[in-house]
Order: sequence, then C-alpha cells, then structure tokens
Amino acid sequence: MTGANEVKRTMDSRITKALSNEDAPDLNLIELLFFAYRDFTADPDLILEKIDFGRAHHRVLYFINRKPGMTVAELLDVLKITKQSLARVLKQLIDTEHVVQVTGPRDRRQRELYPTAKGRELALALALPQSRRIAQALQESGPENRRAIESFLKAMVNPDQRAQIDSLPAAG
Amino acid sequence: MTGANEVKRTMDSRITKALSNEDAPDLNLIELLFFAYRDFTADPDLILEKIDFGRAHHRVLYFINRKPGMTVAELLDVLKITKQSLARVLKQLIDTEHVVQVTGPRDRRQRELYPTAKGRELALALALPQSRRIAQALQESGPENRRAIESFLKAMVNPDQRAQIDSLPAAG
DNA sequence: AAACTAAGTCAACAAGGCTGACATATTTTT
DNA sequence: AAAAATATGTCAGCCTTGTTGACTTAGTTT
Repeated sequence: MTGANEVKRTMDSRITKALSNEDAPDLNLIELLFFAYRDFTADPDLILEKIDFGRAHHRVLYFINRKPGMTVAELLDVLKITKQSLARVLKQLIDTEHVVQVTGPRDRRQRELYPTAKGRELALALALPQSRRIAQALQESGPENRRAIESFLKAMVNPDQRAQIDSLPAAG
Repeated sequence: MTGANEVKRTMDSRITKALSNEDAPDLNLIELLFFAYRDFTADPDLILEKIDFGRAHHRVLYFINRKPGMTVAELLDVLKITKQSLARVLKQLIDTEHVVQVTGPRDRRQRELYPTAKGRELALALALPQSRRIAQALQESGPENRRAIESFLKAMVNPDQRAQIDSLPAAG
C-alpha cells in the first residue's frame, strides 16, 4: 500500500479489451485443456496425499503398470525427467513395495521394473476416479465421439513421440 | 538345483500382465491426456525460459488477458492456488510492466488487474504456438469434430466450476 | 584391455506449491 | 460510532519435484 506498489493513474497504459479468438484462434480450447487437466489430476491427488505420495509417484507407478518390465531408460524417455528426479520417487515406490526391480535377462546392466500386487492395487485405485470422470464426460458429450476425441488428443502429441503411445498395450 | 531358482520363483511377487482397459476403462484416454498436455505446455515453456518466467507467470498473464479487470480474488479462484503463491509471480509481472493494478471503482479494497501492451504482446506470443498446435490437430483429426471435442473437455471439468469458463468472453 | 553404457548416488539449487501469522485499507454490520 | 468482516499484501519457513554436475559400479562391446 506504500510507495513502490502505488497505483499509477497519470499514465494509464492498461488494456481493457479481452484477448479473444480474433487475436489467436481456439483460445477456448486452450483454456478448456487447462481446466479439464486441472480437475482430471485433482481426483488422484486426494488419494495420494493420504499416503504421502505425489503426482510424480503416480506417473511412475502408472507407466510401470501399463508396461511391466519397462527399463529405467524407457521410463525416463516417457516421463521426460532426469534420472535423479526419477530416482527419488522410484526409491520410495520400491521401499514401500509398490514396485520391484529385476535384473534384465538379456542385458544385466538394465533393471526391469514391475508392479507388485500392492502397486497394482494402488494404480487401479488412482485410475478409477479418472476412468469414471472420462466415462461420464463421454456420456455427457456423446459416446459416438470417442474416436474423434482420441484422434484429436493423439494429434496434439509431438509426432516423434506418438510411438511411445503405440508401444503401450491396447492403446492403439 | 532347487536352490536359487526355486526360491526366486516362489518369492517372485512381480506382476507381469499389463494394466489394461479391462481393469479400468479408457486408460488410453488417461495417457493421451497426459501426453497431449505435456507437449501442449512445452511450446510456451521455450519462450518463457528466455525471459526467466515460468508456467505460473504464463497462467496468470493468460487469464488477466482473457478477462481484463479481474480482481485478485477471482484470479485465485480460477487458478486454485493460494494468494502467497500468486503474489510471487504477480509481483514480478507488475515489476516488469506486463500487468498493472487499478483500485476497484466500486470497492476500493479490490485491485483490478489489467495487461499492458507489453503484457498483451507476451500473452499473444505464448498463445500462438498453442493455437497452431490445436489448429493442426483439429485439421489432422477432422475439423468437423470441433464441437464434440469442446463438449468433451467441458464435461471433464467439475460442474460447479464450468461457470468460470462461461464467464470468459467468447468462450461459449 | 579399453571404451562405452545402464543405473545409482551425492550435493546443491530453483520453481512453485503450501501453511501460519500478521498488517492495512476499506466496507459492512451492529 | 464502533466493531466485525473482507480484500489484499507480506514475512517466514517448509515441501515436492524439477534441474545440473560430478562421480561410482557393474556389465557389455569393441
């Protein structure tokens, strides 16, 4: 309320016209993606905080469940984080027996990552509210649009990384 | 030979079957949302890091541009963060003259937030790659599906918060 | 034997969330 | 008029999750 932050009135340089679709197309889709993703991730967050895990644990656990036997390098490539970042949460997932490591059969330097029964259960519990939200949204907006929505979201992904999606089972 | 191998097999608690759509429906949409959002936000990140801003600045600047004159409380409600978190980035946006504050005309406790020309320019520069990505994805997946995609994403948002979306101009 | 590779680890740092406590105007209620 | 409530700002400290850089160990490739 003092000096530096005082509101200036003499040089009124403010813009009062809203940024609109005329300035940049599809602003409504930009913010819909923001809101949809915000609420989509809020569901599992509620479960995670009860067991002192965060979103990082969720992502790691999710992909290990989606592709059991994934190596550390593969996981890093999917998540696009550094191995030091991964190490922190992966260690916790292993310590809490949600995930186990197995020395790679072909290349013994590699570590294959697998969920345990406990890890599978948690992954499912985290996926369920998201599944429900998606099912309800599909219902509400017309189930016949499913292919279109999948196709759009896939087209939003960088072309060189769509292979990652196809490498997951039953995700065609 | 019953030793190591035998023990390893019986104690082997790992799950090797991939989590699939049979376990929870729409896993493919769960990961598509993850990948799409990841790449969608990566575009503006490249611009932001050049000027030492982050995603938090982007979100604040975006909504101030979308609804000039927004108060601090409104912004907090949209972003779902605390005022302390907002203060940090908002202060920087004000100091760098991307945003100005004006004392509320009706209620003088309020601070209306407006972009400056500089702030509008930056918001546009950040929106453009996202607009392009969306336009290209719509093209690729069939422009006739636009309404369906908008409808789906809106249905993904918590019902009590869809009013936020409608309160933005030209976002019907 | 040497070079490369996969993974793990230590240390330090930054962004951007959070809580709690308190200050200052201003408006609303009593 | 006084008291209470509200909108905003600010100080201080904490947590998660990302980053870089340097180095180790084990195993594979050349």
